[in-house]
Amino acid sequence: MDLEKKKSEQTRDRIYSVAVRLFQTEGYDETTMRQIAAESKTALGSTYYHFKNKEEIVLMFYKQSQKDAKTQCNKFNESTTDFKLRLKNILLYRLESFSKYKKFLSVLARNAGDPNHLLSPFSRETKEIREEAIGMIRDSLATSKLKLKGELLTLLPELLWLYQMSIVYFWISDNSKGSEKTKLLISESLDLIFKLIKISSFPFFRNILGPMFRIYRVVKSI
Amino acid sequence: MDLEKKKSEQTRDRIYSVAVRLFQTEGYDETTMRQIAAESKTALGSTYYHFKNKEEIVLMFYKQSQKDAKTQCNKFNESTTDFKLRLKNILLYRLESFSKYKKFLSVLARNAGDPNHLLSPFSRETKEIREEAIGMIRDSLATSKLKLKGELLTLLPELLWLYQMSIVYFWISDNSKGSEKTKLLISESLDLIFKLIKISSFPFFRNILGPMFRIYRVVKSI
DNA sequence: GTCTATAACCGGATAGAC
DNA sequence: GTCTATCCGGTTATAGAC
Repeated sequence: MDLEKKKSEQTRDRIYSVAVRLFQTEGYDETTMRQIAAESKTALGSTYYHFKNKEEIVLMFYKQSQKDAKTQCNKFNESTTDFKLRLKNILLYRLESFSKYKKFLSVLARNAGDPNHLLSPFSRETKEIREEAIGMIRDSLATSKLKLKGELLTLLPELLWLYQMSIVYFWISDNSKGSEKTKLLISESLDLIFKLIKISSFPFFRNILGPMFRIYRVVKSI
Repeated sequence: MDLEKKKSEQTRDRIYSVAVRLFQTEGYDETTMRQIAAESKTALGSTYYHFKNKEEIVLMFYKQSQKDAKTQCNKFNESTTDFKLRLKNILLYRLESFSKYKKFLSVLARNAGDPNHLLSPFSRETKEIREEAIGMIRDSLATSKLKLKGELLTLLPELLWLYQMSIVYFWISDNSKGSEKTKLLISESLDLIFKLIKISSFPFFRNILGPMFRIYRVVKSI
């Protein structure tokens, strides 16, 4: 039974690697299920036995990415308790590990905005991955030397996850050499974020932060 | 020749009305081109002669909406020079005129985030419509009694267009009765926006607004 | 439970005759 | 401009082998 299971997993993995390679080299739309089946020496029916549909192959890619990110993040966090550095590491590692799959990911980005789409980062199907990613940021913050309290402490991790998604999304369309524009965006925006965090406790800022949180809660409530 | 042209336009209009009706009643995905062809008493090939593809029918819907919005906006602006009221009118009219097509629009929203998609509000194909919509806001601001200067005056219209898109997008997923959540969001966010505009000229705010504008320019540059 | 082979369905899109 | 026939690829169905 264990051997049986292994065999099945091998087939699944074989289909998966072939698919991801083809997605990147040929393009996601251009890669047909028939082609994936052929190149992984599996019958079309078999491919559908292992993956409910084409998109589920991509879901496996997401899961794998998040798993890798977590491992790397934990390791990096041992090196510093500076939250800004930790956050920057999370961003840069994401981009670095995605860089091989840019073509592929740019096609997937088209579904980002639709919470009902399987592959959207806001979908029910990606909820687990999303929560892991947010949790990773939350841990990085909690064990850092940056001490926050109140609503900001609660909401910041998910806001920063949103921020991270925006950076990835920007990067996907960024064709500047060496992704220099993305790097500029990251450094400028990180500076701004930490400046805002710093002044967020100032009294005159409560008049602004309060309404902002209220709006965010309304948005989240749907 | 003129009669010939009219005939063609009639066919096009017939296909269009049938399509939009079906999109709303049956759903966009559920409505097939074959069905549109059949119900408008046109052959499938003919339908494709008038509309390059299914999405181009939707593009016509966008154009029509923006045209209506402009007419209504111009009329409303005669009644007041208060920019906040004018902006609120733009938002509310959009939602009111869209309310009939909510089901249909919710499916379209899935492509919102992909600038390469024909139907995205950020696409090349929708550029003309987008610029009309921004121009409408720009005019409403320029002829209002709110006097701004510098970068804020230049950028505010497109930022508010983005804001408007977010509201529409939120509304699409808002199933609260009477869209009360959207209305709450609008009033809260409008208050915040105008509060921010007011304090934007304060000296301590330049330290924040400057970086924000810089970031926005980087984002726009891709 | 894992896999193959093959045919068929469905709907967007196109070709080409009239 | 209009029509019919056809392609194409995601997906499903079926029947059977190990």
